[in-house]
Amino acid sequence: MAHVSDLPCDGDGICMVCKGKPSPDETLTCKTCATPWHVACLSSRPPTMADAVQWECPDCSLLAGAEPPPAIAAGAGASCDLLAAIRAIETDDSLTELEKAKRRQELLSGGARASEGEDRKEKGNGVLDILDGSLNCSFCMQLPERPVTTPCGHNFCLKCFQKWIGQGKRTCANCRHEIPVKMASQPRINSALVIAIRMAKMSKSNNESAQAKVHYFIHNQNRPDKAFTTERAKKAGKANACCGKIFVTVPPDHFGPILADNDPERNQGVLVGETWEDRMECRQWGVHLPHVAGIAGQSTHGAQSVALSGGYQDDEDHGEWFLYTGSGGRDLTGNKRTNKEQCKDQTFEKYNEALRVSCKKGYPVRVVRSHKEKRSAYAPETGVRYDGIYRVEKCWRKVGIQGRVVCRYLFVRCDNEPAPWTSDDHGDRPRPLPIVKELKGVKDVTERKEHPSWDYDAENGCWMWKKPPPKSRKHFNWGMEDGKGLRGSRKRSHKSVREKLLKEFSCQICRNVMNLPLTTPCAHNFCKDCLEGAFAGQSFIRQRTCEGRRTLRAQKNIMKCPSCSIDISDFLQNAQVNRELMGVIESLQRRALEEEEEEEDDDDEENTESGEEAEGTLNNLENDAEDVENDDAEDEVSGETEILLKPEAETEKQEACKQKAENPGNCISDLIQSDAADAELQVDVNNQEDAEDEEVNMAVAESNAMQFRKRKNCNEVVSPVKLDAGVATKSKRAKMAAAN
DNA sequence: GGGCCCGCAGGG
DNA sequence: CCCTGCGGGCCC
Repeated sequence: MAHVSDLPCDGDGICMVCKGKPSPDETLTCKTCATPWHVACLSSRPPTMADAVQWECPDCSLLAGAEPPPAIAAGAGASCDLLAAIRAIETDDSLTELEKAKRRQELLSGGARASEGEDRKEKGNGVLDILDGSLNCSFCMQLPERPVTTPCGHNFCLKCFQKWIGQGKRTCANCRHEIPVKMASQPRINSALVIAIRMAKMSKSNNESAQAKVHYFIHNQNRPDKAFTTERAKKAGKANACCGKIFVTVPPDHFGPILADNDPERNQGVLVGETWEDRMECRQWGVHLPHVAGIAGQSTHGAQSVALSGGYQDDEDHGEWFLYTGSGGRDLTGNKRTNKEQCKDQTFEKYNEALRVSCKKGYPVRVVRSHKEKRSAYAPETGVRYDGIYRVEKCWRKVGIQGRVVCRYLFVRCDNEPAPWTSDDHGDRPRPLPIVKELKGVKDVTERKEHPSWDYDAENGCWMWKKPPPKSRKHFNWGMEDGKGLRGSRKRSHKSVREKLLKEFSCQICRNVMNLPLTTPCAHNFCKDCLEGAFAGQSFIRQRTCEGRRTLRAQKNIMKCPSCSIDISDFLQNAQVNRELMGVIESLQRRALEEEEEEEDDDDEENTESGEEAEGTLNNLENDAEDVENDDAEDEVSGETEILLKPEAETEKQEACKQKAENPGNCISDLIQSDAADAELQVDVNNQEDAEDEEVNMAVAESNAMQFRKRKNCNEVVSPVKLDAGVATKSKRAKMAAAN
């Protein structure tokens, strides 16, 4: 086509052809996408002024052409719809130019509705003061929602980016550098930037309740992505390894499915059928946390998940329902840790009681099946698979196969997604309880008396919370190996900016706050010098050959991301600093400095009362947060958590929003009164709704899911375990040093 | 495939 | 702090 050599002005108004900065008179704005172009550098200019007003840029007129290149045919439908919608706005005489511009922007920024667009704008503007607007997505000119970072160091909203890709574009909208195929097909959220934006908002608002919200998105970023071995561990690999980073943002005692909101890594939540290599990896996705125990739960609270791994002979698996055996009753002392023989009767206590609580309350219980369950036809061939939500309908005690009393549980599936083994296109419907033969004459039968918390809603045609889910009783202190990583940090709330900087924006190589941050296509962040230096010194090219031999530089010029082992050699050749992230870091560093100066001033004024000051800060925090449980306060005082104060009201609101997002019609969230409408949450909900509406996003998510499953099922040649161990132990030592 | 051994993680 | 836990690696 004609104008392939034409280029618009970049985000700073610099013409990409002549590199000069044209004045407003010399620029022409596209009526469709509102991009500015330098008139002098256009190969074909509009002949008249009237044409100039109605001018359409080469990119848009190219797209409007009858035949899109075959490569982009799939995405073209969406982009044509978009163009049609923009044209409809342009030709709507009932709108003023201002309204047209606004609607057009809304459309391009992901279809947010007018009122919410305003909300978001207001919020955005507040933060822009400290970020100078440099962080804005070039498409929607707002702070990026779910930011993705190109290898050339530019940030966009995931949605805007996907829209761009959907239009067949394969170059950065900011600088026209090529976007790698992998990034185009599988963009990843830059979670450091997510946190950066939240922290920027937090430090800007300087508001304690805003601080309290932030922790929700902060988890154990400092852990490596994969399991790692400590110096203490005697065996290599995962036999005695610590688990890697937890990727989801649910609390450890979260009940029910893990939704997209809690999956900043992929924005899709954990889907039924997802398979992981082992229990460690399953744990990292928050589905089943204990890496040995079969039941996750607390006797006073309920059980959140179970694993079917063939550990007990009495288990009986029928797919949609199964009989599960409780834990305990084995002699595991000394070296009999894997003893399979029952030597004592099981009772309803500890984990067994937790499961009974879930039975009585009708809580949703996540179920994973392991390949180790050899007797079940429903177990996966390899690895550990998430099979969805079940409910415990009954439990009882009976004499087991080994002659000792065991606890028994009847699990029945109740998930909105079809089970991995069915060809149904829908999830479960309420079904009559199966007839369990062994129930005759057993003792201690417990059945649910009250209405279940998780139940089928006929009106919405799906399973959902009919009562509010149990409140989390945990803090989100993942990432601090001993829970004391930031001991004392709460004593001075404003010191947390500095600590967070170090915690969230440290380079995984040097462990310092990133200097010249680079974001890899796999969305990991390092100092430029560290990453380049690491490969110059070959310290990260230690890898294993196919025959299993460890070797240095086994494959020439293959450089792998120190965090996730993805090949980043291409990226490194032309890596660009993420200037926006750098801006945020610098701004936060300034903020931290300011606060530390303020703190020094405070100290001068009341230097004898530091202890009481700490108490005072805590009290304020507690007052700001509604419904904080007592144990929260205790932990706050002992300083064992970071900014982990999460108002339970917030949990409810979050849950409510998730609910609303899933079931817009009639849901429990309507029953929950939330005063002080939370614009941020609103935005989240809207985004989720948008995502559900958008075919493009759906297609990308689906392709991501498939890629993910594939990736999880193939064995990687290179094991980063050892490598990560070095990094991790280094950080541990640093932390210990800091604690001392 | 079974036994042994180890450390991690979480509940209480 | 102690105890328990349907892991994982390796040796036989």
